[in-house]
Amino acid sequence: MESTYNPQSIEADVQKFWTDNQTFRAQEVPGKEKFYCLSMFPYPSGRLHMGHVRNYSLGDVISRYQRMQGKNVMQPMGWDAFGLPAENAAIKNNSAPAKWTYENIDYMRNQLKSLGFGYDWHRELATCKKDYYRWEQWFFTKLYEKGLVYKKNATVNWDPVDQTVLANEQVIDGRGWRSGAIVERKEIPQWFIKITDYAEELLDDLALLDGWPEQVKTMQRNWIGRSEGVEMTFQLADSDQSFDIYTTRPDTLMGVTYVALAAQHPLALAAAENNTELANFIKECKTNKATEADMATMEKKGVDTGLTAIHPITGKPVPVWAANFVLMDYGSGAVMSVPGHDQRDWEFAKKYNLEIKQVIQGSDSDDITVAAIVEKNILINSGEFDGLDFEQAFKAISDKLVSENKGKVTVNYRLRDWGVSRQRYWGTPIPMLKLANGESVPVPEDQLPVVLPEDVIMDGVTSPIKSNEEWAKTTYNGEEAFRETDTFDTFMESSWYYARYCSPNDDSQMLDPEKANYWLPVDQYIGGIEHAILHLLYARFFHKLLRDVGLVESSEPFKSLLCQGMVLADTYYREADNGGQEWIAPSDVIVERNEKGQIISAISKHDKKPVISAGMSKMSKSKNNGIDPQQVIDLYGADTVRLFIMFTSPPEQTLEWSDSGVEGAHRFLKRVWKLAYDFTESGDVAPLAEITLSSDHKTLRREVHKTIAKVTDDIGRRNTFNTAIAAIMELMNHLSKAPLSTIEDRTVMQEAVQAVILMLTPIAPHMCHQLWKDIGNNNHVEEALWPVVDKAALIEDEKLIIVQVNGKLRAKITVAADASKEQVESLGLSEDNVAKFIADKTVRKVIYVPGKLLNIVAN
RNA sequence: GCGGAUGUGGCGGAAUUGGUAGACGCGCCAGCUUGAGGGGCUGGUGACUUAGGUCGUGGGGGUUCAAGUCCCCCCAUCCGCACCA
Repeated sequence: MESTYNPQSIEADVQKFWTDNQTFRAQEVPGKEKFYCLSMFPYPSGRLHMGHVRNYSLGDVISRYQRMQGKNVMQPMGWDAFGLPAENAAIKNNSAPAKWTYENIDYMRNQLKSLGFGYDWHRELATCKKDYYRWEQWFFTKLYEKGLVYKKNATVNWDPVDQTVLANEQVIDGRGWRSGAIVERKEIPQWFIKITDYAEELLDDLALLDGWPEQVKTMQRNWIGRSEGVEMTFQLADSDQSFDIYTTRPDTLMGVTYVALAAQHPLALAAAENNTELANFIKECKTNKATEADMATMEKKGVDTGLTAIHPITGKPVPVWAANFVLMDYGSGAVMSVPGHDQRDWEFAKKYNLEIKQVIQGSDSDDITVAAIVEKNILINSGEFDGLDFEQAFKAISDKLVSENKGKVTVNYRLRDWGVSRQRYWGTPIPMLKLANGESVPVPEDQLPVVLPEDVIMDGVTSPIKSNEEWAKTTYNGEEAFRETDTFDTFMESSWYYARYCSPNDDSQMLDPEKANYWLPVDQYIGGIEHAILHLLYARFFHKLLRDVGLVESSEPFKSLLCQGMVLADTYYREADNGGQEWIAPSDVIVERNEKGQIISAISKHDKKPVISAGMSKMSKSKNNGIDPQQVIDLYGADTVRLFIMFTSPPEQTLEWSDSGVEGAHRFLKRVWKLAYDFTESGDVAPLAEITLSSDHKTLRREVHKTIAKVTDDIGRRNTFNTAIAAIMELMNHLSKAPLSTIEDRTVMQEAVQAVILMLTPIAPHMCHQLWKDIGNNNHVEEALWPVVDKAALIEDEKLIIVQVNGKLRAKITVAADASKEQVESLGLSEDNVAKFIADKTVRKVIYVPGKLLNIVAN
């Protein structure tokens, strides 16, 4: 074998071996345990970034580990290929989104291959191809037939200059990113899918997801937001009109001192016709951004509509206000306000001098003139309901409303139906037709797919399928009809791709149920925490829809979930002449340290002048701190990059890029190579059973098998790859000091070297493929199984006991593994340093944790 | 604002069930090696110290024989908030 590690040539050869042998092609094998490992597919933005490399390294390590457990592993890869950046790039480059997308896919596919990921490339898919999205269109028409699709008006960000709809990220400080015009809220008709019909199941089935992080389940639970409350009707005074509100605190109903309507509420709009102040307020509200965060943090404002509502129980008049924090899209667009017991209502009431009435008892420190009392407690000032607690009041008040036909008890969800319409070009055309009579119908099955033209020119403002009037024209039953020119939210494509991978080339159906049921659910899903709510909720929803159409049998798509953290890098800048910041790439900076290793200065490589360190932040173009994976691969090889990424942080935490850390990872691989090389050069070995081992040999074997046990647990159960690698490094530190002179030395070393190579195979698969061959194995490492712990090798005859006095470490003693508490105690007490600390004290208690610790309590 | 997380040496992190805080790696320090490519090897490295020890896991309090770990309060940073993916 070669005496030095040369990753570049090894990696190219091994990758060719995998391709030639179709090593990672996955097929259904009845009776063999399957393992479907899925990493979130990338948006083909141009080049892989470190976040991708981290995500896919995790997936590949898990896949290869499971393969070594003897499982039938499927690991596919594809492209989340529709989306806004393609349109922007097309405008910038005077090209078409399709061309840009396909070129990016070709480049990035090669990058993935150069990282050595074991994907089954026969299953590759791209969501922008009609072979894929045709089935999404078909499925949508099925959902329409099932009554799960409807159209309603919904708010969008409207750029009045460009006459176009903007995404939230295209609205910067309330203005359109290109035109600079103040963005307005506009209501337009859009398609919705009734995810709320599945709210209860989506919530309940979280209990089935043992393999999901608790935090993600909690976030989904909160997002779905189940609440039990009362829906009631408020009548307007001197009118036959009314409006509904929903509350989870009916116990505070007697404390209602006003009600608030959304600015867009029909009653508010009607009242504005002869109320200029109100009309102006409604106009002003149109320029508010519609996001929940903006809604919650903006200054609460309102205007009296002049209307009066009748309190449903007391019959007394309450003023009706219009308020900017009530959303028409949420619930009924109206809320009852109890300033005494809701902080937001309290602040609003203070600001506009509205009555604040206390109807719930507070504690001694509570003062209604200082803040709302939000805790649940006994009712006061509530007439017939005085003295009731929350539950009793909930029941009494709701019973009364029900009996008078003014309300009902309901379960409500925060979750809203999924608006899937987008006013953009680069997406799946929504398969609906508009007939001459204004009616909407789904595109008939024999006319699917509705194909998105790819050879287009982007003018930067209007979608090409909207500006080309001919595109929409079609016929329905011989009559003229117009196609929908909106496209789907790209979350639609990413909601079912995991299922399509099971039969990616089937052109007769969306999924092949037999194959889908073999592979699904996904055993391990890996992706960014930023998808914890939306993507994962939509995919779970889609899976239930697929089930209810009869395409899959399971109820949940992803059995286990791993959410990896972001990748950060150092950021440096200089004050630019214009007062802004000029960001300097970390690769152009030299850092100087003092003798404690602390950073004392940072200078530019080019002009040797100081730069300012801004700490670690997420790799991004704007901070100029992205590290191109390709450059690192070219320098050290893919195995080093993979090792560094897996070693340097646990998967869920942020990962801080460090050039010297990468060098350290490379150094470790070189040491493994050298150990294997020294072993192959050292001489003969014998079968382990036929030799007699010294106590040093036994100790070394114990280290080897303890490491196998730890690494197996760390990778297989804990997903803590960093500690698994640390354990292998620790073992390597022992092995590189072990002798190779006798046949016994070499026999023990052979077992150790084999174990190290096998344990590193999922992480550094190229190097391990080569080493496995070089140390004399006849099979390929891809066929090898994970090493097995020899329990006999783990047995220890002595244990180290920590001796504490009053919880403080005073001695360490070694005792026989089967020593009794009394023996350990007397040994511990006889230690000089222990005796010293209890000399003038009385021993009150001795605590013994068998095999670990002795704590002597004395005073 | 709401929801979720994180905080441990100079740095990344380890400590899995309440039981030796700092494994492993980086950096730094010292020594050895004519050392051919982003060198190799050996040792040291939390702070303070009267060299016995004492202190030390974002801050403050508590429970316990024993707390990084459990409980309460506070601070800072990060992620998500429905049209970025």
